[in-house]
Amino acid sequence: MFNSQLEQAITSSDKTFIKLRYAIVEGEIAAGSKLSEAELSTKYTVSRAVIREAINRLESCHLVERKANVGARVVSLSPNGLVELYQIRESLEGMAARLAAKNMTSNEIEELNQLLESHANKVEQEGSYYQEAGDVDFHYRIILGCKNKQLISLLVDGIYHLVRMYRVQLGMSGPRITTAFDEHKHIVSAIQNRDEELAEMLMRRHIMYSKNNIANKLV
Amino acid sequence: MFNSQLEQAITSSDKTFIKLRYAIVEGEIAAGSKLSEAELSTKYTVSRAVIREAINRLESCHLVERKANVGARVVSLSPNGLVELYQIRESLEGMAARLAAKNMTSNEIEELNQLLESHANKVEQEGSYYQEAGDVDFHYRIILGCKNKQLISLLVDGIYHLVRMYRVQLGMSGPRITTAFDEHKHIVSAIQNRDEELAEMLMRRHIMYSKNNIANKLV
DNA sequence: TTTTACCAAGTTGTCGACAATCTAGTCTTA
DNA sequence: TAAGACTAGATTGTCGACAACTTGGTAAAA
Repeated sequence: MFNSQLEQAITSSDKTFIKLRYAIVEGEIAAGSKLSEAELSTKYTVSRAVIREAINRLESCHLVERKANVGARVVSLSPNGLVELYQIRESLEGMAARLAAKNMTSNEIEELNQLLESHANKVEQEGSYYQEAGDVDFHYRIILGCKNKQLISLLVDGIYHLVRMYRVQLGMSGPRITTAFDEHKHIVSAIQNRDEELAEMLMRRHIMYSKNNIANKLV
Repeated sequence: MFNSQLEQAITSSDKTFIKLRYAIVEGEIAAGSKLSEAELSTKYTVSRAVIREAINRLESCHLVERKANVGARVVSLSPNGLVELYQIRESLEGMAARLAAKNMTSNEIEELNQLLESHANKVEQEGSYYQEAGDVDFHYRIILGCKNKQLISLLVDGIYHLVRMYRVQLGMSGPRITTAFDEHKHIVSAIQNRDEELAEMLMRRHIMYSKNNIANKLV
């Protein structure tokens, strides 16, 4: 029992999958480019079987598209694809907020409030911090708070990496900092009041706004 | 160009994946049971690589769960899992209905009306037909009508097989036939009026009702 | 008796080689 | 010249074998 602290074994495929996912999300591997199994196999010094397994998993995250006997390509980003993605996010995270209002413990809600406070301080001091880590962290906690395992997996393992890919590669970090912060506060307060209807509605609006904000920049 | 009509090659892995998925959804392979690679490999007379690829894809449909160095098991069905699944369905299909109200062509809406009519006739004649094929067909068309490719893939390739697995294995086909039919009619009429808000709301209610109907039978 | 260490059988993970398929370029033919 | 068939090269799909790991049971030690 040497790795009992890990609780789950990490295979070579796992590591390669994570490396590739990172490279794609961060744009090190360009959107739309081809993923050659042989090439990647030499680059990461693993067998083609490992690469294939990693690519399969990337495909199930919708980060690459595979055609039989032809190969895999990184998905190409498009304004339309971004809109599609945010429609899904609006729907699923809205539901997550609704369920969070029902299922989060008082403790978790308290921690969420503390998170907002600490972010408020950082915004005062540094001015710009919020958008990146703060926003992700906030949404992440609400997603976990919904207590629906399948929904959590759908968002965390799947959609969020795609969202992040769009954010990184289309360079999104504009203003909207304080606005988004206020929206976050209202969402938490709805959750605290156990108002499921309102929590869902506010979360959907919040995501819609940030979609519009992004879409405007693209055009 | 012999298979130009197929438009996409079908590999051995594809076929095995589809066979396995069918076997799992229909309960031929019991929920919760282990999937031995060696065993399946001899049963379907393909190599272990093919089986592994098929199992990977089943995992990304959430039909099986895999642990490194241990193996894959078919997901086990639980009342809680069903509720979770229907919460996701409610959220995503609600959005699909909203988008369908915006994006379906008049032609598609006309065909949808014809579908309902033909079902109405069958219900009159045979009484019970509706639940199975009819319901699936109806939801399927609205999903396709939303024109959001990522949403379509999420529902058709992923969630719907899980829904069907629950339906088949927990034996759902009770009454609710005529009730569901009326709900369908109202949804179509909202889509026809291009009332996005109402279409989404009605679809969500429709799925909530059928969830409650099922959940009651389970307890 | 209980705990721990160890071993053996079986399962999954990884590898390199071969087979099947696609693609681009060349050549033939109308 | 343009359309189609063919070939060569490269890429992906499939296979069987070996390595690494897990698991259940046995035996030794407290």
